[in-house]
Amino acid sequence: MPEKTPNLRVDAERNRARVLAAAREIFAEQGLQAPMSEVARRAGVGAATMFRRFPTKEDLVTAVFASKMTAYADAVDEALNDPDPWRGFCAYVEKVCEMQAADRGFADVLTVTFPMAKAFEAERNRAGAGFADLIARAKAAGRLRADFVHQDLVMVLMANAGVVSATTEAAQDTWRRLVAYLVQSFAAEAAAPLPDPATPSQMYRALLRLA
Amino acid sequence: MPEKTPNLRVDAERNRARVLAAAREIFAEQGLQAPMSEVARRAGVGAATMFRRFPTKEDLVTAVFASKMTAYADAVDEALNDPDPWRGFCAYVEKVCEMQAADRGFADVLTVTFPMAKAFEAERNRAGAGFADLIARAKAAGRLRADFVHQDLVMVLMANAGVVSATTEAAQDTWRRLVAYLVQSFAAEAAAPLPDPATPSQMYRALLRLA
DNA sequence: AGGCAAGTGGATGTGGTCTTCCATTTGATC
DNA sequence: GATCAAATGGAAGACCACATCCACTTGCCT
Repeated sequence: MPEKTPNLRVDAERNRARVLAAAREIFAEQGLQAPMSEVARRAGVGAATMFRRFPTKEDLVTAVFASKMTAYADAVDEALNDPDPWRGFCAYVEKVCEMQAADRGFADVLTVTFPMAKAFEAERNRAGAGFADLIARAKAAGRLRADFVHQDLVMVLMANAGVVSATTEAAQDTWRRLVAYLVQSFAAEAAAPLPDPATPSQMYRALLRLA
Repeated sequence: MPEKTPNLRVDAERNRARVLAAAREIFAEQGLQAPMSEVARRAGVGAATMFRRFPTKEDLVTAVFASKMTAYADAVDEALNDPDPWRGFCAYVEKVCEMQAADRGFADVLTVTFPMAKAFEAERNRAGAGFADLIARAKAAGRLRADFVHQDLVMVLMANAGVVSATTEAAQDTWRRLVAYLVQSFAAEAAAPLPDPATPSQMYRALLRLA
């Protein structure tokens, strides 16, 4: 599917694609703090070319991760299709954490970062709505503990981002163990009391915190 | 207890103390990425004064957190004194995470950062040895799951650092809920299989990763 | 009190980032 | 092919970080 880029000269379109591809690689490897100059270098274009297409770094980041945000929101639909709600729930949590582990930039997008929030708000809300559904079904099936809340997923993403970003050099699979521990504690059987969660709006504000 | 600072003019000693105090505050609030200039400003001294006492930022960080590293290692002794090994174990994990939550800079020191590793290695090892003991006792008491390993604490610290650093603006107590979930999944009762942990040396390398 | 090494703050240097400017080149249209 | 707006790359601007220099001040010792 060729992305919507109206009326662009073919060389410009080609360079735009190169920049996007280079940025995808570099953000995935290094996270969002990777320098723009390195993106331009790997794309084989000058800085001006890159900035003409993506006037700010934020624009580039938004363009790079738009499709991943869609995939992120789609993942919840896939989970909802699982006939076993609990298995769907677990698979979704693992899937999302795996996306973070596979792409440091995406982990940043989901947690650590920016007022790109607005650009991604729609997909985030779509994912949130689906996840609420998933929670309800898993609870109804008696497998998810009753005091689990929507905000707990955000918490998981933050925690996972911490592990992922600390284990880029070594111990890269540690996140799997973290998620396994957490998922086990989300099961209904082991439900000892918990501290109260933050309110959804508090959690939302935490996500908006600027870099 | 006046810190060991040999042969320093009284005004110099006073300024040194001011810099340390300012740095303690600022690192606690903002983490280690806080600019040195702000430390100097809050201390009410010029940049040269600060850099004369602490030639590099790393030196300042080391000086600021030396006592906290000691407290960190002492906490494990306290936990070992608890007659109930499981309660001691849980209290220790919570205590350490609370230290991270109370001081963003300390959270960075324990996870995200630097070759200050060397300066803090002794205390880290002391804490590590005590924690190994704590693990053994809690397992012997049948309360800690058998497949819990030493590296899991490092994992908890990384995860907690992620939550703490994402919730400085809002939802500041979210870490408590994370820790509660994790501790419940560390209990022997709920022990479903887990992915293998990283080796200790892999985890150590992950901790050394430079900024 | 006086001499002087130690201490001081602000200006400056160095290096890194994101972003813009501009002289030149290149693709699309007639 | 000729024309010209679009596109280009590299240099330069603006900013912010850590660290250093230097002319001036200040505590200390006799």
